[in-house]
Amino acid sequence: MSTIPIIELRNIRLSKIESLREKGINPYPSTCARTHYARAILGDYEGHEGKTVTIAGRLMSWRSHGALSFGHIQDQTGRIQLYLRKEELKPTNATDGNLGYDDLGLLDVGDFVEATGIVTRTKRGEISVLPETLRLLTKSLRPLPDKWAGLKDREAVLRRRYLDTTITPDHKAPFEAYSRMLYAIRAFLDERGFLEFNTPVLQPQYGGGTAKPFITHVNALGCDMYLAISHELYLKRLIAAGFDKVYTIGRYFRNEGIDRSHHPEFSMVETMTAYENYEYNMDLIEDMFRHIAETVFGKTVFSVRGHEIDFGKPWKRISMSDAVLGVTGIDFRKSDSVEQANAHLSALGIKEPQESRGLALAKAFEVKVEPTLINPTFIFGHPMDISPLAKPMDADPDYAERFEIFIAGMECGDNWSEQNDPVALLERWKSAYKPQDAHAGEFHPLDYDFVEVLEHGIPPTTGIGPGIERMAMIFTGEENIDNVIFFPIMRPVLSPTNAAIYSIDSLPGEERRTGDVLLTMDEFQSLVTEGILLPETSEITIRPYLRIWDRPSSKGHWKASGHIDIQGLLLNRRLRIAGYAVERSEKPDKVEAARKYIEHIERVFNNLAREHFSGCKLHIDETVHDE
RNA sequence: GGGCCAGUAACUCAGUUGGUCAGAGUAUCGGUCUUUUAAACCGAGAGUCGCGGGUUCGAAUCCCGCCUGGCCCA
Repeated sequence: MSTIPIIELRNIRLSKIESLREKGINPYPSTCARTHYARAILGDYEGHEGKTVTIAGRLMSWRSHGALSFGHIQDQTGRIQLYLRKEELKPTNATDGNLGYDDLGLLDVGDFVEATGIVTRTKRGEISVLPETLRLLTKSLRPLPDKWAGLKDREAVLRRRYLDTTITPDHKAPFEAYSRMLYAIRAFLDERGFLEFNTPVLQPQYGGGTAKPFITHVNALGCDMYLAISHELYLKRLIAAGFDKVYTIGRYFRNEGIDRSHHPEFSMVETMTAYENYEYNMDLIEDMFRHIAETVFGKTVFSVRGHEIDFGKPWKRISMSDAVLGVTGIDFRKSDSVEQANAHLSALGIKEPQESRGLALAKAFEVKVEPTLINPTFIFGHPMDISPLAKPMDADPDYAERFEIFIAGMECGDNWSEQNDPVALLERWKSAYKPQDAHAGEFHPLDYDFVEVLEHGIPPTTGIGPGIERMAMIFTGEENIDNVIFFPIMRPVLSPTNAAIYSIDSLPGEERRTGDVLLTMDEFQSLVTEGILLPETSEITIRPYLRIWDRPSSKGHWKASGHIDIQGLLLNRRLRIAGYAVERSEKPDKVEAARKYIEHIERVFNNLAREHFSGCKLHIDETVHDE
């Protein structure tokens, strides 16, 4: 008898599996003979009445009334009732895997089942299937959450979304929409002659944006690499390679903050089009939004953060300088110096002086204009200071052929005519790049390989990169990015229940995540003696590990080495004392070596405990584990 | 990074002037029942009150630290 209820529930279900196997029923068969989805039957009763159908799905409810039982089967399309009559259901039959009426107790809510029978209505009028045979497809071991209350605990929803979408299928909608959006984007770009490429996620340089990267290591090459913060430099290489219209639906990784609109791992559809400039892209992205709205959602008017927005109408196009002028009455183009620009900022109540006129304009825009951009708006003509990869405008080289999209006050994409002058790019790059800023996400290091690509030449090129999660949030009305990312990033946790069920005390790799503390015995003893390492719990557990090497060293010595793990001195961290080693001229006897090791450990720790761990229970694990 | 909030049975939740406060419903187990609709009825089992300290005669409740998550701000 366990003290944890779910273990008892689980054990009951495990015993049902045993009973099934004894009857010759496989609780996990591989085949299913479904002929109909629930929606097909529910949507056309007259067309199915009296006909034999086979349905399959998860058993969501169960009501038994002696020789009658009712349940609901849920498949991807809906829930349909099972109406079981003892006299109609064929008996248990191992050959076909059928479950008879007397064995229905072996089923539980949450199991996957298949039922074959005629479509009928019950006396109360509910469309039902009256099974002639019933097969178990998958036995579940754990109970579903209460289907009426649903999963309310936000953490539970995020960690086990599959339960939430099972008991509340409506919650699948944003994710289905996301999936259809991906298809719509591909169809839209395909229609316009774009080719989709997979560009590297593991990149030797991180470039194409400003963000803090994730660093990883490629064992086979013996070098560190970065997870992509952007894919654009690779798309440009494809342009150099002779493809004129390319795109990737890429995974992006930015090692920065997490909030309701930012996630470390996200997606963008990034395009590159040769022989066009940024004006082409304004049309492209406007059309893309409209296409998604119409084909995925069947409408153009959406409610976004409380604002009604019509993607059917042409989007407003205005330069950043004009937008700031319009809202504040100040024309930053007329400020001749940084000082003057900062004075303008100050007059607007912005007390953060900027390093250049361009940055001042951008700041004024961000603070004063951005929140006012409700209807879809293109803001173009960014200061070159903040647009290192963009091409300057012919008319005024201080401003870039670049535009951003704002919808309901949210930035929804950043786009420009690509700088393809290698000398200008190199210069700008060098002047903007400060090595100390690199890993702070201010600016990425020089990518000389890419400069070389430009020296070979790429045609005039322009790209767009709208974030797909942001798009999904706009279209679905979700205000939290976690509601369009099915598996949001979470700190891993081990529940006490799972620890008990699986007989584990930590998750794989946990010592890496929490940070092992590794000490030599000498370091350990002095830290304890000096009172720096103190017990943090009332019980300290010592677990010794010993390895006897099965081959002598090159010098002919047989070696035994060991370490000791200590729990209770550091909270949530494993303290490991390493460096125990003995050498012998003959192979040590395993039992003997372990005995001496334990004696050694007991001597040391009993002394330490007497002096420094008073009031604390010391537990030395006398089983010596293999290292 | 700062502030605020939350964590009680598998799920949803009650329960704080500190003292029958270990509770309910669902779910589970046993029983009755041939048309239920969150079936009903009878009976039973089930909890590390997030974790660890502290205060106290006594802590789910008060204090401190930590873990996990959420919201707001930067």
